[in-house]
Amino acid sequence: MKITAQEEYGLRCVLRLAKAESGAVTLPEVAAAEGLSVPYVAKLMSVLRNAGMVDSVRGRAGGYHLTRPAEEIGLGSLLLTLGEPLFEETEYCQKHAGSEAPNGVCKNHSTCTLKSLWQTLEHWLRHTLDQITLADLIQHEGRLPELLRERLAAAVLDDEPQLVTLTVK
Amino acid sequence: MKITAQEEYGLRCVLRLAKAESGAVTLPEVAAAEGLSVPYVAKLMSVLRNAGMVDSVRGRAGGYHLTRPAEEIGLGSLLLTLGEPLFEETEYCQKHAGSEAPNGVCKNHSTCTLKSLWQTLEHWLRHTLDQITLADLIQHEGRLPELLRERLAAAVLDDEPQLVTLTVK
DNA sequence: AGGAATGTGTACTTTTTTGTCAAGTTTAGC
DNA sequence: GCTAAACTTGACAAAAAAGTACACATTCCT
Repeated sequence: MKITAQEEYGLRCVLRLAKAESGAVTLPEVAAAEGLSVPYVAKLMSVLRNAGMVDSVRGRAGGYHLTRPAEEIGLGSLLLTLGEPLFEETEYCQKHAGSEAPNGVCKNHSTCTLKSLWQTLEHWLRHTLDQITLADLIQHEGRLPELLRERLAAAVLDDEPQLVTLTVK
Repeated sequence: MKITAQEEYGLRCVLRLAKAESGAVTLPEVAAAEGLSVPYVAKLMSVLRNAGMVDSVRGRAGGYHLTRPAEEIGLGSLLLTLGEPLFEETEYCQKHAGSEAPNGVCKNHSTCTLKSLWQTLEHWLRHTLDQITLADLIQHEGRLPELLRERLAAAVLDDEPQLVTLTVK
């Protein structure tokens, strides 16, 4: 449960695009700014491009730019496209059945308690991270911890309005 | 950013110990129950033992047991001992300095915005997960999602009492 | 046209993580 | 004491992730 290299560096590359208000940013520019190799940045951009997060322009005056404004890109979705979900939904019960569930029987079975845990955690984590946008990371550089706490707290309210009531003083 | 095999299986093994109210559980018992090989369970237990989460008794009537009651073992701490933190605090700025910080200069530098993000996220994630104990996982098997939401919401209150006020209806 | 600067895509090498193997140590029971 | 059942440890093999290499395609500029 750690941030993978692809998530970390991918996010950094996207932030470079977000900082360049308009106009395309080239692979060499991003690579130089982040201290990464050009081919590696190309690989990261390929992932982001296939996910529809960035667009590219080929040719001499080419480069990359975001497909949406930085204000609309939440960290939860972005990190999910760069990495993987907390656990693989498919095949989960087959793989972890254990001796008590030899036939792949799983529903409501005690062995699969953890599936509920991971599902809930996954949903909650992505939803909460989506409260923070790329624009936030750029604008509030100095006061990130404070901003984060506010947004995290707000996510609880947003997610379960009928269950809890939250008041920010 | 996904649950590692060691975290998943380690947690499952610990749950087996927690379910066996008193008395030791042997490696073969855990391995059979979870469908894992005995040597692999031994490796996982070794990690847990070195972290002080479980104790072992050698010899013919030996086995493993928890060092603390299941009610006192939070998921955040447990998963942290089984896996790794979200990011490595040490060497972080050296590795990710990029071209704008060639001399290792980092404090308050824009390139290190992400460090604040990961730190805050790490603290918040572990703290929140610690609201859920091993005993919770065993007792509330069927209604885990509801329990989780309550605990997650409560964590916000607990973490920042002066910032937010939370009311559970 | 042609060359230089750019992105695209596949295959490969290196590193890290997973999981196994095998030899050794401890202890209860006979 | 001896054996069987248990834990301990370090080295090893397999799989996945990270990062590189290289040949190729596209476009601008002259």
